Amino acid sequence: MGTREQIVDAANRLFYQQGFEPTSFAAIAEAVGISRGNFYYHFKTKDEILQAVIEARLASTRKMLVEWADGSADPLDRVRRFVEIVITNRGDIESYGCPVGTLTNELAKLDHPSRAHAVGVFELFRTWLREQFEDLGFDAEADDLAMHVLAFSQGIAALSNAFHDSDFVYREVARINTWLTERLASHTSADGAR
Amino acid sequence: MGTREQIVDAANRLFYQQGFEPTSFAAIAEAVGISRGNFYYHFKTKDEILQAVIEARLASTRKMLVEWADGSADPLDRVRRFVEIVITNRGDIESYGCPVGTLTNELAKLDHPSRAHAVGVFELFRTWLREQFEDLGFDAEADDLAMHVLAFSQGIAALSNAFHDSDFVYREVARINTWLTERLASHTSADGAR
DNA sequence: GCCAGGCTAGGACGAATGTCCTAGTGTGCC
DNA sequence: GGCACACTAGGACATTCGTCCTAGCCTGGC
Repeated sequence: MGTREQIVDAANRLFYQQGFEPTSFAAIAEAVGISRGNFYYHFKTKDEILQAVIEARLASTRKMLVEWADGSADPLDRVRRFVEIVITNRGDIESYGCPVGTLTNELAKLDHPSRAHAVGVFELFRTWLREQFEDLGFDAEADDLAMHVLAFSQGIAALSNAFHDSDFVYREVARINTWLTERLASHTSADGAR
Repeated sequence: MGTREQIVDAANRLFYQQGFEPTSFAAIAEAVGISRGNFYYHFKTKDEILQAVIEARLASTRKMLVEWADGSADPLDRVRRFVEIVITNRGDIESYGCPVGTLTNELAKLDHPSRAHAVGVFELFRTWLREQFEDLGFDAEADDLAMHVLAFSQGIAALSNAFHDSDFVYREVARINTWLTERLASHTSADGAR
């Protein structure tokens, strides 16, 4: 892995664990094991690193969503796969929260130009989830449902991070899965009644 | 209002709008209109201000919850009163997110000693909500429901902040209100069936 | 074998940070 | 009137920040 990739990788991790603002050039350089001078050769400003990190997150998210789509033919299973990330990543979420939500909020508070760029990760999830609901037969409602599932995950992340409670995460996942089943059942029955 | 109160007030606002770490002593002093030297007379360290701000938030939250409790005799109305804050404060939430969630997460990332103190505000809401559900006849489930409502508000705040979408907030509030009604109806009917 | 150029190291720069000190002002009590 | 003390102003301090410069290394092409 080249130096540039190592820098982006370390910055990605540190931005998540410590936040963007509190993470210094020196901290990233030290994490990679290079000098600050070398650092400057690859990235001229801190904002450049941020953009590269966001770009990397966009790319890895796109890749993940494609894999999820390939992993199951059932759109409902795909949505459930998304829901599960709060369980899969519960350790990190308890320690640092959701990588997407916490970064976008920090950039919002900093009034940072790259805020909109960071929101792009949310948009990927939103669009992907909407497509799943569309595949399940929803039209105008699909985006609303996508946003609800997204909001669910953000709520879990925030409280899991605050209370360090894994049981709560499992309970809420069970709740949303029940909701998904019911929601789909009422939709298909309404569809059949047409 | 004394100087100390003005400092806490300005710090409270700036910590919310800019975050704790990026807000400097100088910025707070300038907002109040005093010198940094004067500042030091009232607060020796930045952590002291943070503690005072958290203390102020705890106090104002307690006061608000008592007022809500006094404002309505119906526990369900009280819960709805809580749910409404995402509408009442939607402007600030769109710009800066939830004051409680964003601070606790920032302190978590900073591994700050006051993190647990800040979580206290969440605990106030959680306890208060649990009591409302207990008044509605729930026992062991009351805390779970309280956490769900809390998670709902956090999810809304995160996405409202990311997408700047007021309509989404209204839709989700309608959704949770429907859920509350149904949840209560199924509970009382089950209760009557005992 | 050597030379060009991608890459690296280490330090310098001004600005800003949290912290601290000291001199001074005002007001209330004797 | 004078003294004590709560309060204020302004600057000094070391450190760290993002940024930038320059000197050197190392490898590939001729």
